[in-house]
Amino acid sequence: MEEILEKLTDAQRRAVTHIDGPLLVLAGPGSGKTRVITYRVAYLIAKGIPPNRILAITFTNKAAEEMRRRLEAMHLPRGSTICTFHRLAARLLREYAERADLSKNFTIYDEADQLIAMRDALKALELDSKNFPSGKMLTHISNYKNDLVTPEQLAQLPQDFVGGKLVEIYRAYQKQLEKNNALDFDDLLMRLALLLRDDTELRDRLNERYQYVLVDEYQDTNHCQYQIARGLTLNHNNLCVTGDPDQSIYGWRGADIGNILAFEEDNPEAAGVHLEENFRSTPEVLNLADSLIRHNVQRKEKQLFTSKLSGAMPELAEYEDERAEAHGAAQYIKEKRHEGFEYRQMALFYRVNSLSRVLEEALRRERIPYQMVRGVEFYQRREIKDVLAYLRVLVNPSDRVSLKRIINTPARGIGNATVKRLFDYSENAGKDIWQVLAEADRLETIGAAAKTNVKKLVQMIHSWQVNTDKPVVEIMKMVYEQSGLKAMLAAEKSEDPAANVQELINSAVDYDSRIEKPALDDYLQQIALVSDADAYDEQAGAVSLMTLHTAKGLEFPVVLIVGVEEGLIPHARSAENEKEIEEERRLLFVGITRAQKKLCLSYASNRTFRGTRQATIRSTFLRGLEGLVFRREIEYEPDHNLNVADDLETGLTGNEPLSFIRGQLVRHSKFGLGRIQEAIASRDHPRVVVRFNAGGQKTIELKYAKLEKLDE
DNA sequence: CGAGGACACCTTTTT
DNA sequence: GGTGTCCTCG
Ligand SMILES: Nc1ncnc2c1ncn2[C@@H]1O[C@H](COP(=O)(O)OP(=O)(O)OP(=O)(O)O)[C@@H](O)[C@H]1O
Repeated sequence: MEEILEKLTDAQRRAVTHIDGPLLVLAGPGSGKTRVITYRVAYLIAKGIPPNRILAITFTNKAAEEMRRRLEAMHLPRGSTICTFHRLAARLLREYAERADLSKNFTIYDEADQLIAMRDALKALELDSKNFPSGKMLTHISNYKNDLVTPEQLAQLPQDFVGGKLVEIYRAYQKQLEKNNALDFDDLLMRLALLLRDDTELRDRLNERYQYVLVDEYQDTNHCQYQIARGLTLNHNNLCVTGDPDQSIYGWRGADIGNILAFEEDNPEAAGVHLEENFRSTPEVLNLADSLIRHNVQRKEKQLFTSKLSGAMPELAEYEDERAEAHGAAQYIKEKRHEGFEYRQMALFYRVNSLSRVLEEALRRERIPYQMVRGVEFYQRREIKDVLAYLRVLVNPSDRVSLKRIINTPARGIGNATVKRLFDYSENAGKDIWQVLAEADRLETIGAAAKTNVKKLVQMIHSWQVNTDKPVVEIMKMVYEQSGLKAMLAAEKSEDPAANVQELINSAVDYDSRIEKPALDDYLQQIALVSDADAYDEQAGAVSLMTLHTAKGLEFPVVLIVGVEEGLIPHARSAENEKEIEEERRLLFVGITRAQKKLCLSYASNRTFRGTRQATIRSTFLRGLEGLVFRREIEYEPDHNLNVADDLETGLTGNEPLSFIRGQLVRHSKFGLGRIQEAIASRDHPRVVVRFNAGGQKTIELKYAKLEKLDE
């Protein structure tokens, strides 16, 4: 117990030792909020509270894992529930499926599945996907769900034409999910919140089970999540939340700083603790961060000091374009490596994922090891989704989205026309799709070959279904091999897909050994809820690349933030109003405050975006930043106007690009006079970028276009 | 039936 | 640069 409290400041200790009643910890970055949550759990256990009566909610699975690891290091008994809101919801909804009016084997739909379900819903309503784009519809519905608005409630509200349609779409979409025995991410939260609201007996029981509830990163909870936290603690009010309003970056998915106000209103007796010492960053980094966040009008000022020693000034670097920026980032990393930092201590952040590509290329070129912190991406790959779709069908035969995916993957002679006929028939006759498949023999519209193929598939699936209580790996391997997927991937040109499936199989081995009661349905639900940050491996010995959003909660001695430009941060699509811009500013704030020692921001004067190169403007956020110094002259390669494309592995054989130097006056047959901006040597596509006098900048393929060099 | 090509459309951030 | 959709051809 002493040991626990020893490592805390007075303020932290006050928060940790506060046992009963609501507690609100509001504090700036690096002040130890997460530590308070972890130590508070430890303290409660040390005080004799049974571990399984404690529930701690984290923002990512990775954070949960980390917290569990720390508690274990303190040699405390295990058994506390530490997970994300989504994981908790999935678990409780499974446990209390009947009361929630669900079947236990529900599938959790990811974004791609949701899109398909939405398209099906729109088709059923005979709505044109042009006027009602699926993605946008899903965003609206997601917002409603996060606010706990059901289709019925929505219908009560006065609606214009589009609004009225939205009610219908919301209903139809839910009907699709229901038919598939599926829940989307928001459903998980909403169903649990509603269950806690309506089923008072269960609520009491869960209040009993979770005597103490703690929520980290509270500033990014949405209404629905708050209702869950509140519902779980209604009887005892032992709810402790920590957060930083300046780090709220998920407003776009319903997170509401208003929840902090709600917490105070709902718990007027709540104790409040402020933590004012930052244990992470140098004063230089903190000053910079403060000079940025000060510009937000809608905010309460907070004190934050550090006793860390003064360090290097944060730097700002300007580059000609994104390639130069990526190269500069690689140089910066090498420089820090020389100064003695390890690769794993460095991170590169960007606003949008698309910026990572050029960075990866540069790092590869410089042989710098890196890891992409993007856990979800893996599970979105075609070959992975294929394998998982088979497993999903085994667990939840109603999942037609998955069934449609696998019915002819690999191709087994059940073509699109057949599939459509089968599903249409099931729809129109009101018969279960499996019944239709079983009776396909008798359907006149189905070709003879297709009939046998359907029969074979159904038999195969049945043969697997009796085996679903085996370890997950075994089922996975069996399905992968017997379905023909393995053969299909083996025949492909690229070996990556097969290797990816192998990785999936390995992760299943890991799952089977890690979990007490491994089960296929549980495995699938776990996988559906991975977060991007989960891919972060602190031991990897590699530089970490991730979005600013993913960086939340992490810390690195060396941090680089690239693309600090108008349109990127603040993002063009988040610049509608001051509120959005303030969130963008917070996002940059989060990025900056991840840095412990060294920080470098950069921007490129030109950036190629969807194929066209455009001049950029540096971010307005850079204005009024204090204590940022220009990075000293960037060492360009001697031939800095020569970029090397990927396909060029050996020496330069192409004659053309090299003969063009920057600033050379040229004439193009169609676009007229212009000047070379950049020359790109490449085996297959030697090209130059020309800024034409008539306006505009174009990339000219030297293979196809004749450029005439002119003397001045 | 199915493979492959042409074309449009969208890519901000994520559980 | 990816993906869904429509078309053609074998
Ligand atoms: N009392 C303390 N003594 C020494 N180090 C501490 C103390 N409290 C926190 N730290 C360290 O400070 C760093 C930041 O702590 P933590 O991640 O808990 O802060 P946070 O407030 O959750 O940060 P953020 O909100 O920026 O994610 C961690 O490395 C942590 O170990």
